[in-house]
Amino acid sequence: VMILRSRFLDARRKRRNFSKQATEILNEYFYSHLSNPYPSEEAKEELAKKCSITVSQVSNWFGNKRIRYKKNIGKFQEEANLYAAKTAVTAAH
Amino acid sequence: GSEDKDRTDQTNPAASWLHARSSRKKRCPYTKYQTLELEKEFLFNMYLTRDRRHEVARLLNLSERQVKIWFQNRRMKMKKMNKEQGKE
DNA sequence: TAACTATGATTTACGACGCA
DNA sequence: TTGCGTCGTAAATCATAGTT
Repeated sequence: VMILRSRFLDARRKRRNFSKQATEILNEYFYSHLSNPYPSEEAKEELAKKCSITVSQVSNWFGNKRIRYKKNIGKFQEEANLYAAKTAVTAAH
Repeated sequence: GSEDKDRTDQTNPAASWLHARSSRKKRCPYTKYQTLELEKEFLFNMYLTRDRRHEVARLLNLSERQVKIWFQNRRMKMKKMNKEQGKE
């Protein structure tokens, strides 16, 4: 029983990278809320829908993003500028 | 004293989102044996009695606090799994 | 194709807050 | 007041996908 259980559990560790589009949407949210990148439950649900992923996956993504960003801000500088510019253009129209 | 920290935030737009997690016990992965025994116990009952918790902690060389928290986390995991299963 | 890196998921450990 | 419950998260680690 335990073996079957653990086998079932391990199977979920198979993963696929998110689509380019989904990553784009998540990053847009992250960088436009950089002062407080903690989406509410409602915001998570909306992001999940837009990205065609689950709410849990959205939570995982933000958890990973926050810690990895904080760990090495320099590495994400270029990406940050890119999305900052993008949202600036969007906001202007 | 705190000016050095503030300077970092200056360079990078407000990345001061809390949790400076100081003085927290570093995460220590449990052994295969510990995890397996905890899973067996969980299968028997999802909630521990005081005595059982003490016994399990002794047997696995974990603190009672660690065992308590393991069960709390395990219940959350189960809840999450049930939610996902129910949707498919 | 064997390293190496990026990335999504899971595992420990708490803080915040609820309830008995 | 103590003490264990859930919820959301940090941080480390795991395991595989993607890259060089």
